[in-house]
Amino acid sequence: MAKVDTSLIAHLPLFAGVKPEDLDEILREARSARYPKNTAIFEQGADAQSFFLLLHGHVRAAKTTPTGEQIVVRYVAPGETFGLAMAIGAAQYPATAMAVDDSVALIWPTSAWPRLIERFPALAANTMQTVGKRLQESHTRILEMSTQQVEQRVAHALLRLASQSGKKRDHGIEIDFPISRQDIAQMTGTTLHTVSRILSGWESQGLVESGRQRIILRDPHKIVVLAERNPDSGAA
Amino acid sequence: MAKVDTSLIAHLPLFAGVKPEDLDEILREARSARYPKNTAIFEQGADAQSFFLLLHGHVRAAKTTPTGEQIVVRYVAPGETFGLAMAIGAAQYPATAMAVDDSVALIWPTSAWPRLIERFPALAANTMQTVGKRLQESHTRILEMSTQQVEQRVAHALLRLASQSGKKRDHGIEIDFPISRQDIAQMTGTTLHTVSRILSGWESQGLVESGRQRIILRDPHKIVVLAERNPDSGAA
DNA sequence: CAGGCAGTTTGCGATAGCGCAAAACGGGCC
DNA sequence: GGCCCGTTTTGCGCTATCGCAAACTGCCTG
Repeated sequence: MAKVDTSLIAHLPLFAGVKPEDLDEILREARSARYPKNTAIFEQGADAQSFFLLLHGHVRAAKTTPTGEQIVVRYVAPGETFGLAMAIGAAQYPATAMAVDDSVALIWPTSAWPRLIERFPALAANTMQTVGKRLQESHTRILEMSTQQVEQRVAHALLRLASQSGKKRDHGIEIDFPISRQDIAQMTGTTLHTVSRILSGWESQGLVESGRQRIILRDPHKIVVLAERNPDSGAA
Repeated sequence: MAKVDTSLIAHLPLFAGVKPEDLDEILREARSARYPKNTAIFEQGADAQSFFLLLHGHVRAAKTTPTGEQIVVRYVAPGETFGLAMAIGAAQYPATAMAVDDSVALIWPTSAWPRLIERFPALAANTMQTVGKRLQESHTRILEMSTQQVEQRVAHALLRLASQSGKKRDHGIEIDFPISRQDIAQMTGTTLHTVSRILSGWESQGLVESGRQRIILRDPHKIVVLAERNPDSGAA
């Protein structure tokens, strides 16, 4: 059994509606594993043998085209599940998962899923909610890519990262894991060059402070304004 | 009870694993309704009071930005469910559904869902698969929007429409419901002008034949080639 | 049968963002 | 402490695509 204090994870969305005393039984089926920074957890196209609950660290889920281009599907924060391929009826993982920081996850074998949801229907319901939320986020992302220009999309992406994985600093919010310009480009459908130019511009206006794989939002409010500004209602 | 022959819908994905004799009980909770062409079935933001199974016709699900721009989330074909907001834990519909052709749908009240899935767990499992598939499709769409240029995206969109709702014609495949250039633009993240130019070009090459809200793929194979061609490996 | 209208086509700039290339930078490793 | 490599910055031309405007067309309506 995984050596994890049940009290620390009982409140997670995945376990909503599960009796605390049942949690043990669920965790008994899991093991935990450590993934050092920059190691792959699973590869796109590989058989989905496990599903995961991230305990510590951060995981990047990315999808690759036949020609090698990548997009970042999402960043997984602690407390979130990932690798749910089997729950949605996929035999293979549709994306690659990589630890972007030293990470720890609970791992259940795919084969345990049918038994678990039969015994604890709340798990199925919670997972449905999670998948549904991700679907809506995807649609929002498509909407943004269709209607906004790059600067706005980058602003939205940073704000989301900040609210999901932001760490309060003296002045502003720092994104709590290493993230490159390239990564942000792959989240917003642009190129690292364009992201670099945008961040440079923001930096000179004091909106952000950034460096090697590191971004601090110095003035989140102004970034919100940027994110929402209608392109042609720009400053005089 | 809805006057629908159970034998006609028993094979639908939604009912996979449901005993034919149970189908009656499920249908007893539903009513059916007719939606004339161009009528709204529900509006984005409205309380999700029902969920739907399309029997005949075609339905367009679209999302609108605060500034009024729209994207087409998907076209619903007969046999597919839509308006599943409640299944994924959303109290309001995240998009607007409109009949693009005279349509008929089965309608269940949202309130029936918990009882139905308790009594027929296969419904929940099937819906999970459906939602999961849509999530993957969304990710594919994001990938395309990020990595392909407009012409390729339009090619992919038409091929998908053709395989989902294509009707065989003497020469080629006709998309079986009225769809405008604007609609295609909203599916691919471009403008109706650009779509019009692209289709004009294809028409002069004999790849498609099209008119007012009507598109026939005359040479699907060549369109597949266009869809997959790497932009810089273009013809000499 | 004549309008009228929604949908479509097309021309013509304007430009946001790309792509290439090269230089600067910063950190970690030996 | 110095070197090496991955990341970032920036210049510069290029072009795919947009945006506006105007003309056109086929349908449906009265």
